[in-house]
Amino acid sequence: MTGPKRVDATRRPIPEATVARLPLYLRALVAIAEGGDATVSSEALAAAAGVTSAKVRKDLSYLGSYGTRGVGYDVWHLIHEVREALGLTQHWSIVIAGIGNLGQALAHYRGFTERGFRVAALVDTDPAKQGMRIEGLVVRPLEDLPELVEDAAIAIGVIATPATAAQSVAERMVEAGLRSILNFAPAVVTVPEGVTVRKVDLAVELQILAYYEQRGADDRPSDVSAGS
Amino acid sequence: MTGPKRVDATRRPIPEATVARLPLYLRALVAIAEGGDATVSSEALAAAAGVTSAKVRKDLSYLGSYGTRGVGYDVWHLIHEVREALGLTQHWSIVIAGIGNLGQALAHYRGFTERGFRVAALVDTDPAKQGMRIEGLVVRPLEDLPELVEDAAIAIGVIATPATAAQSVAERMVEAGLRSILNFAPAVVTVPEGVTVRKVDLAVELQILAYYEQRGADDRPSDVSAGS
DNA sequence: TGTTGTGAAAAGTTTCACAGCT
DNA sequence: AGCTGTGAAACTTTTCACAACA
Repeated sequence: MTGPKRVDATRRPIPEATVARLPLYLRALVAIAEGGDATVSSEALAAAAGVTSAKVRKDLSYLGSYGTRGVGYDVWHLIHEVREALGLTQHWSIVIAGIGNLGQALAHYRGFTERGFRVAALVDTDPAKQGMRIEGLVVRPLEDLPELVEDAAIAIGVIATPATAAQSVAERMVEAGLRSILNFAPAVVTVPEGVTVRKVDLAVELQILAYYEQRGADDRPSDVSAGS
Repeated sequence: MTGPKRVDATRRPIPEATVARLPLYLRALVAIAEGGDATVSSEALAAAAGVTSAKVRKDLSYLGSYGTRGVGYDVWHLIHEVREALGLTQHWSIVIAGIGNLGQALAHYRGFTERGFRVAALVDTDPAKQGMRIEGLVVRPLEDLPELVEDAAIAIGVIATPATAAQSVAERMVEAGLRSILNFAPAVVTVPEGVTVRKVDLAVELQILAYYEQRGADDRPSDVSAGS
């Protein structure tokens, strides 16, 4: 089969809204751990993650009861639990399709590596791009995808192509055995049951901001994040 | 004051979830218009935008009643209404702070221009970056922000710095008069009332995908988009 | 006839507030 | 005394289903 083994598919599911916040808690917890604190209250974690303390407590309760009343949460233990819940105890390999501006920036992005993802392959249909070396990786033709996925145990595909290519690239990814896709192309991609697509459209983010900018300060929600 | 005039702050507010989808409808509508169709049903628009038809109808009803029963929506009229609701009848100028990998990719990104945003300035604290020319723009020191915002009527700031710099850059942006910020840095930024921050953390998106990948096909929501 | 627009029901999410435990 | 964990209430969002109407 494809990619690393899937573990722990037995826990009861965590609400989507909570799943989308767990990475924020993880980021905050790592910063807190680096600051040297051994325990943290829901209040302090909430401040560090940019949410409310009630949310933190409710969200963490879905993982189990890992806090101590009167004291707070053990930072390292909680980091472990959150990483486990998110499936980050293993490292994941990703392939980036479309080595234009954005694809190249993603290939160079240190943040992925720092947080446990390995950019294991780069593909592009354009022969002019093929053979390019980025961060020690050679850009390969899209046709090589099945082989690359197999050899590097890749589990996640990232689409950074123009909109017109997105659907066909997604289909190739699914054929190659990928079940999780992050789509940066400004296009809807349709995939079979059992495949998860998450989409990020940079211009859409600006358009949403434009709405609140245009409306002025009236009903402005001060934090309009990206989630679910 | 700062940036283009704010118009139409008088309409009743549109639900956040709807605001986050309007750009998707706009994208789909433009594609449909290019395909030559003059009218579109909620069903067809839903398919093109990757949502359900009930959502389309409910969402569009917040803008007013622009459809014709038995027929559908006039594509061009609807494009106009959606653009107006989002405040996209005017063009918006943006400044990108942090000209590393991601900042450079964003500066080159054609998608912004195509959808009505103008990258009007680039800033970085690093003297080695200052003076660089990208797409005809010279990278300026962060200190020049107030002047740049004023001169180019910039309304939106984009943070593409490392996490450590994000908060201080956000503060400079607010001081310079910006009220809308898109934050790509993996850090929480705190801003005063009346300022809107929207955050996109690329590694967080992968972490969310990792959760669903790890869980396997059980409760996998096939579309887990980024929104609100 | 075909499709919108929308009340009403259902589902999901957030907030409240406090009992329960350390 | 302090902070978690959680039912219950409030709110938001989605879905349903159908009357209204071109």
